[in-house]
Amino acid sequence: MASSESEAGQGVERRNGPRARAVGIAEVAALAGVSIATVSRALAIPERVTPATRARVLEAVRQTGYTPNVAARSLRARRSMLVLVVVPNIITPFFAELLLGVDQALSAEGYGMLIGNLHDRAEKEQHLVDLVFAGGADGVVLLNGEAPKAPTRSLADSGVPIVAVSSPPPFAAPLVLVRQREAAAAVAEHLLELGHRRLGYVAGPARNYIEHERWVGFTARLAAAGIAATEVTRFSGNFRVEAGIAAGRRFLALAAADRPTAVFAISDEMAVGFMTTVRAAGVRVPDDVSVVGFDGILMADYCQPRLTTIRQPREEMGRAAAELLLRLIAGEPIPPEERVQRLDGVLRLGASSGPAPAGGRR
Amino acid sequence: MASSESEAGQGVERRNGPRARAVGIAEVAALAGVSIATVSRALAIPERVTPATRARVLEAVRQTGYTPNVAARSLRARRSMLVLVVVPNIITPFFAELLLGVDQALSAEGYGMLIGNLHDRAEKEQHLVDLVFAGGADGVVLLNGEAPKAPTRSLADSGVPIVAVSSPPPFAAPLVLVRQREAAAAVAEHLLELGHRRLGYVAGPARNYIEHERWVGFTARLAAAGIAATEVTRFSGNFRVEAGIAAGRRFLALAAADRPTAVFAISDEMAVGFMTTVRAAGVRVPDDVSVVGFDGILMADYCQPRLTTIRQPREEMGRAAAELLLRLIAGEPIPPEERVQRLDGVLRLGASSGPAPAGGRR
DNA sequence: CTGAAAGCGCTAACAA
DNA sequence: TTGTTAGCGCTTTCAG
Repeated sequence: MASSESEAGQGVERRNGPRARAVGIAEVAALAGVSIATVSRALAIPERVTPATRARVLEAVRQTGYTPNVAARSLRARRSMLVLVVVPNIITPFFAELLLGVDQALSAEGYGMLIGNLHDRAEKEQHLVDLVFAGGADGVVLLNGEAPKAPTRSLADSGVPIVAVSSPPPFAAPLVLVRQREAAAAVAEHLLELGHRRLGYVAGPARNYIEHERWVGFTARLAAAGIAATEVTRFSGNFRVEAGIAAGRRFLALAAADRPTAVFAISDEMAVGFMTTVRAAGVRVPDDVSVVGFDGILMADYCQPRLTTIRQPREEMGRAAAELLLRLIAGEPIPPEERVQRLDGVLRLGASSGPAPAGGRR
Repeated sequence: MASSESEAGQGVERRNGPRARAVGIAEVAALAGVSIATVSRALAIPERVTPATRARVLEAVRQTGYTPNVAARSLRARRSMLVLVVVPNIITPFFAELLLGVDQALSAEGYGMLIGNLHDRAEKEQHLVDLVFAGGADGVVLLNGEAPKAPTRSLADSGVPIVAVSSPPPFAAPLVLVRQREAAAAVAEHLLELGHRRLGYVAGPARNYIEHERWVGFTARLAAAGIAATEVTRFSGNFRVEAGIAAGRRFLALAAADRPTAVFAISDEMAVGFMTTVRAAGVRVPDDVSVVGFDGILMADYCQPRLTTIRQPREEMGRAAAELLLRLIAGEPIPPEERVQRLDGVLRLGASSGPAPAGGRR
């Protein structure tokens, strides 16, 4: 096969500096024999020009390949038609579908999606805040409520609409969230029904809103069944696979009699890491220990055994947030009851959870 | 716990229309007692103003919270400081790390990352092309070589630098790619060493560049061992999990004696789908059939058994592409030999591949 | 070293 | 309906 090398030679080497000259509105106007204002109108408010004029303009546009310059338009109209989406960490599988939902809603309205990845803190965050203050985005979506910080000012003061997803940011903002407590309670319910009484919990980062909500929901339901939160074996974590693996190791280090018979990991990644680790050491899932995750990511369906988890409606969350944001951008007042939108997570049974082992009750 | 409802009330309802007034350069100039030109210079070319002036300006900037407006700057400078990254499908796990690499390189140079998701063709693609022609991006990264199409014009004619990743787009462009053939040959090599002679292949879409390269590399190595391409059992596919599942079903439908003893799925997602499906039917992996994937996504590490696969250096690919693009944007001439950059995929042994079963040789 | 002034390309008054 | 004109906020000659 011919090497693809040959396909890679650009015919023309690009010259220094800015773009090749683009056709401007003046060129179109000249060709159509009208003023530039008419061209602008023919394009923006077609009903305000004669059909004949419009036709001439459109034809000229077609011939010249004219596309209105976005910078000029933004400057004039004072809006960028861009939305900044702040992601705590772009490589977490959980966020991809969220972005899909956001993207769908945005592009349906002609908005572009700018990604702000918080991966490496400090200057990056400052930069994102500056961008917004500079008019670089008409609105902001904060995933998992993570708001970029700048030493001197808050995003909230930019005057740009902000919508948060999953957890409240450090300032007031409309919110799309999942009923975390109810979902976590459903996990507890499920495990209790299976007869588990000795439970484990792989946590999220300390002081994390989501972590807190799930813990509260989980333990509240357990309490109702007479199991105190202090009886739950807590493994620290941070949502990532590695944390699940570490939790698995700590589980294995426990005397068999002290091991929980069921473990709720508050992210699928951790659940899978946990499960993989303990299984590798010969612990059977779910016979020896049941495992339940949270999120419903793709991997949950294809690990062994298939993970019991809470499915969060990610695409819908993203879409809801973006739609809310677009209304805000349009200046539409949002009634108070719509400022917080709640969606449900649903328990999806897999094969990783099963009845408590015979000796499971203490 | 108090409901988070209370956190969601924006203190002030946003007014209709454009943003709240932002501080402009004039305000800073007035406060500093200099002309706007001086403010501009103090910020852009600090060494061309007196230290004293600079200090006064900076102080005024600090006090006012001034941030130069990006639209005005773009208009004047004729560059947007934005790069458009075109993704065939944002929810494919494979792309996340690629985006991470791209993002790192871009933000290191102060560029923003605009995501163009091709998910739902037609108008969307047109829109992306228009955006670029409108000066909305200073460069474009095409992941998997997927170029958005517009009925009348090609991205390539926009005059904006373009770099493709993984496969060549329909026009000439600098390219970052992985040595697909060598990697696929390494898979063949690995399976041959294990004694497999009856092989299966879960393909990508017809006429797909990557599919083609992997097939060629795979079968070339087999041919060298005396196995004709026609002897390989081919399952159609499209990179997605579902295709792997379908392939698994077709595998199961084969008489045991006709089943390949090893299957190479050209994506991890398909490999996992395949593996999950055949295992569910009692086929042992790798005892009855070895499975090898391609990509090295997170899921490959946590499925059962751990997948043997080719790890593509995704983050590096993304970074390399973005860096190449930035050089192009800067007007730097790229020597011909750098217009195609090749990286290596590396075979990562898992537990999904093993010796051919005793009766495996024909 | 600093200021005045001319636009970048477009839209939106305001006139005609 | 269409044209003229004044900026949007900034950078950058060109003078001073």
